[in-house]
Amino acid sequence: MINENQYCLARIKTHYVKLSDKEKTIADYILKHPEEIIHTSINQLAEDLGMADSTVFRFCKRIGFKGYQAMKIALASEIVTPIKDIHETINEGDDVRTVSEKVFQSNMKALEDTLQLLVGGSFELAVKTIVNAKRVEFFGSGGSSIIAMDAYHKFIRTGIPVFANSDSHMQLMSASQLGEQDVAVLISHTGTTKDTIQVLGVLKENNVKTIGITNFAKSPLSEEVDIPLYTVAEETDYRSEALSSRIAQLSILDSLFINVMIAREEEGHTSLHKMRNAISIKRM
Amino acid sequence: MINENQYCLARIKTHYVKLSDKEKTIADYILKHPEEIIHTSINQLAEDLGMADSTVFRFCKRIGFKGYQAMKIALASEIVTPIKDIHETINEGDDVRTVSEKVFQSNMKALEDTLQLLVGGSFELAVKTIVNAKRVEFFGSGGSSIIAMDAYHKFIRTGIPVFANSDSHMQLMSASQLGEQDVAVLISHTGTTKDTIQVLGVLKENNVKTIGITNFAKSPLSEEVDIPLYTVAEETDYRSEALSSRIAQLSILDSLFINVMIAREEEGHTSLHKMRNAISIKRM
DNA sequence: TTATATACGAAAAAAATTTTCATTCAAACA
DNA sequence: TGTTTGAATGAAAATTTTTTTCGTATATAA
Repeated sequence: MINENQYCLARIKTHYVKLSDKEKTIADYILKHPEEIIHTSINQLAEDLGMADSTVFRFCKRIGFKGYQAMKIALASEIVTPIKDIHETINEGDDVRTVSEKVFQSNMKALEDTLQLLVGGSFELAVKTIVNAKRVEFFGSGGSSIIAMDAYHKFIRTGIPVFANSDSHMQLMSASQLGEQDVAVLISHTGTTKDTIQVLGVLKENNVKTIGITNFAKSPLSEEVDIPLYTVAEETDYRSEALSSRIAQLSILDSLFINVMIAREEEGHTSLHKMRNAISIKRM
Repeated sequence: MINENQYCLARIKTHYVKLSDKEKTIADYILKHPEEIIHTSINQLAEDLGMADSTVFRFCKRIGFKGYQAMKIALASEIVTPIKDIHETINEGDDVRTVSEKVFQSNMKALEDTLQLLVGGSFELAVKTIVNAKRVEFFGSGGSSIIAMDAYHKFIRTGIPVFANSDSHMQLMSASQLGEQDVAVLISHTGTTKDTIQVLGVLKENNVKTIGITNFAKSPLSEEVDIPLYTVAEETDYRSEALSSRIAQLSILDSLFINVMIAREEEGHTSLHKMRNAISIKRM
């Protein structure tokens, strides 16, 4: 009726507050077992939940579908295991093409999962914190120093004073110069890199606001940082999670960058025109 | 009956030869307009095709579904436009969450598209070339030098002598030292970066084998390099293609790396055990 | 307290799906 | 050639599922 399109789960969440008790029961069930609904009739579902078919039907209408069928179809479109077979390990007989597909899919999966976690987390706070920073500095060691340098290249265009250095001694020195109004972004896949943890220590002494990007929630970095952000990358045989994790880190930083740009425009720091120009530059 | 799972379209194709005329008509129709079926009843479909419901029903059974419903659901799961609305531009009213989603989706799309192009192209040759190289060097300038450094970090673990330097003078010097048996990988998003083109000139003089990674087929870099590889990233308002392009570059290099590792194992350079260890290392 | 609205289920109605059965047609066979 | 067999198909019946209608209960506001 109102609308035919996708996004069943999102729609349920949106309408959740407006639902009656019984309807909330239905909503909970669907959110919990969306895959099952797909192969269940309205009778069955109503019976399982101990209510009348019509109650379920009204629920479908309420969240904006033409009926139960329409909801089922939308759900089916939505559920489909996001990117399939991705997690498959690379096997010995695989040809170049197959290996490439698996590598790419693994990277895509990392992005998908990371995004999922990002939107629920403290990402928004991270954006605000950076927008209000007097100065932002990126820290990373080893492979992560490359990500830090990349972030520097991006953020230099926000107009916020930014800095990054791949030398660990310089990093320590630089960290000791930061203050309360500054923000440090620390990148470490494992969250245990000694050099970076050491930098974190200096930063905390100086009350610098800290944002961490890591793959592991239970790590020194993510536990001690003010705002932890997480990548989600899984390891498989013949494929280090570290590879995908870099893609996810990069994307988090992309996202931070664009959001900061937009936020700054809204605060009137820059005109829309200049902003677009800055973002859309071809060469980075 | 036989099976409940996905892959409706594939299944239709598989069974195609065994189908009767009427059934072929149905198959053709579904393959042509899968999205429509989703919102069509079996009656409707039968009528549209000028046949009986039961014929359509039997078709569903024949290709392995429990019935029409089941087929519809499978189709719905399958159709869902791979990653949707991705290309949507970022709008002024978008909140942090929406912007983040768009950024990530844009990156995922870049990977998807890049992979598509990769498998048809000269990627396999690139892998072979690197495997047989005496020495591999990565070149990039500006933002791309970061990608080159990243590649260096990865490939150092292949055991092949690799090198990368972000200073353009050093790059020129280094390029002049390479010879016929060496391979140079040049990275430039636009394919027009002056420094990198200059390096390419030196390399060609020395008959060094060259692999280029760029977003544009009509660019000095991709036209003059021995083996061009392409990223696919589209620009939108408020979102430079350069951002996504880096993710794609990184993934191409990931893929090259893993493939090279595997190829070398097959050539007996390293044991499977050592190889896995090398790839699976947590910290990069 | 009464009126009104909302939530819900029961049952009826409608629609869609699935099954059954009869017919046609063509190939196989006597 | 006539008959049999079996696959393909459609018509109609049976069944299941979905949707609508309507009545009751409960809560809320006047």
